[in-house]
Amino acid sequence: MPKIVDHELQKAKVAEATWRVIQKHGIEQASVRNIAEEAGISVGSMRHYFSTQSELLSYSMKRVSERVSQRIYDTVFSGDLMQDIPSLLHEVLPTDNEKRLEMEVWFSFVVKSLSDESLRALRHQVDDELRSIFVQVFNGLSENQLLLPGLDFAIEVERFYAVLDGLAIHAVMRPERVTPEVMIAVIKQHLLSLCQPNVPSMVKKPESNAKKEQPRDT
Amino acid sequence: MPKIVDHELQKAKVAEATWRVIQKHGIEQASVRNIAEEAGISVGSMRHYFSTQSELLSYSMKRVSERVSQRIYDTVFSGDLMQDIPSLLHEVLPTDNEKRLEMEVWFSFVVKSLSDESLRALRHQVDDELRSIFVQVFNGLSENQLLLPGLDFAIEVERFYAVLDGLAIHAVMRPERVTPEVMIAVIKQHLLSLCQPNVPSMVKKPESNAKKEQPRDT
DNA sequence: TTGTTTTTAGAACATTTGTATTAAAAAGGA
DNA sequence: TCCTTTTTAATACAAATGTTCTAAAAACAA
Repeated sequence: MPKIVDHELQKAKVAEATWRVIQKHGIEQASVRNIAEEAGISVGSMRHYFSTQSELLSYSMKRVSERVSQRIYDTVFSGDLMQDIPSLLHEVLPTDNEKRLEMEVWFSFVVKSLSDESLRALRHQVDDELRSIFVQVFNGLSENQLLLPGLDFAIEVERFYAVLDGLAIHAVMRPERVTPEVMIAVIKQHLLSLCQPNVPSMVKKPESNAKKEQPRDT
Repeated sequence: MPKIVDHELQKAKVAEATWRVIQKHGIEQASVRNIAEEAGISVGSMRHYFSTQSELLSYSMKRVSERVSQRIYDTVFSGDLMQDIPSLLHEVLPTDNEKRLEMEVWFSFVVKSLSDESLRALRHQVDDELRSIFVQVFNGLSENQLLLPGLDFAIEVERFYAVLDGLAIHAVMRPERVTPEVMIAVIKQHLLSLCQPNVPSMVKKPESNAKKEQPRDT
């Protein structure tokens, strides 16, 4: 009998409109009216999907985190850690416009979560998930006996994680300087610096011209 | 003839009230009324020092950056780079409550600057200054022949700078995990990893009990 | 004390905010 | 076609916003 509308689809549409408003005008301008206008619907209509503004913002933040999680999940692995770790982190870092938009919006939510209790839990959860990646990274490196001896795992996890988020912030703030190439180079250099020399899958000093790895022709 | 009031002192008082409002309730709540109330003056009075809200926020942001600059300037150096570099970064990182308050406020301004043109220049300036510290760090390490050979300066500057800001973010977000001790340990480990082994002023594996360096009595 | 100027306080303004309410429009089953 | 329910749109309202304006208060010089 009733008009059938895909609720989840509408909510997603509104969430993405929220992202655009935040990116263009800041989270201070993320009012229900501005978001409704950006989404192309009326405020009364939007209220059928989000009964309060707080709900709307929480959902929009959650959608950002889900997009990141999805990207991590979709990453395909080769089995070679020295290649897979940069690939994975490439998916988390703002290495293209879409991911940079997400990152800008994410930082807006993160800062807001410092004074907004309703956003704090999600921030902590994402933080924990991201950090656990590095725990797994070191477990993997350790199991494959790639790591330099004598490293303090707890400290190294924090250090690698700090490199990631520091790069992310700098890429958002200074995209012209911290390009995708710079980010990947930093990640690879950091990874290399943690490992024993002469790891087979990674050449320590590649010649600057040829880019192809393992140039063994048949 | 007139009532004499120290303008700069009043402006500073208002700026600090702005910080407190931002830290307690978020930058969205940094309205002229809320700030005036926090500063203990009326909005009409505040208007004698800041004719617009934009001016007020710009000034408050500038004051934060000046506090950080001052701390950098005040740092006393021993002449031993392996000791001075951590000391310097200790002054930039949120290693106590006062600095953490500043950092939270700074991040609020930084995120706002993404969509507020009037704050962008200052953000870029501070970013340049902070980054230049690491250029100097590598110049210093290089001149003293402490660096490992074959390092790519441009990449290493970005990497060390990323460690700093990543730590700062994580300390603000998770102070219970990223404590001052963790931050300093990460910084020292990063510095050590860049340097040749057996640097005289830093012991690679200090015994866990004795903390005093160079225990030469008399 | 008197006079002059700055500082202060508070009210006033139009605009924007989140939320509530109301009625019209839409869509599918009878 | 008509009926039922959801979805949509528009208005209404109190509260908060940035800014302006006016007059009182304060402080120093005469």
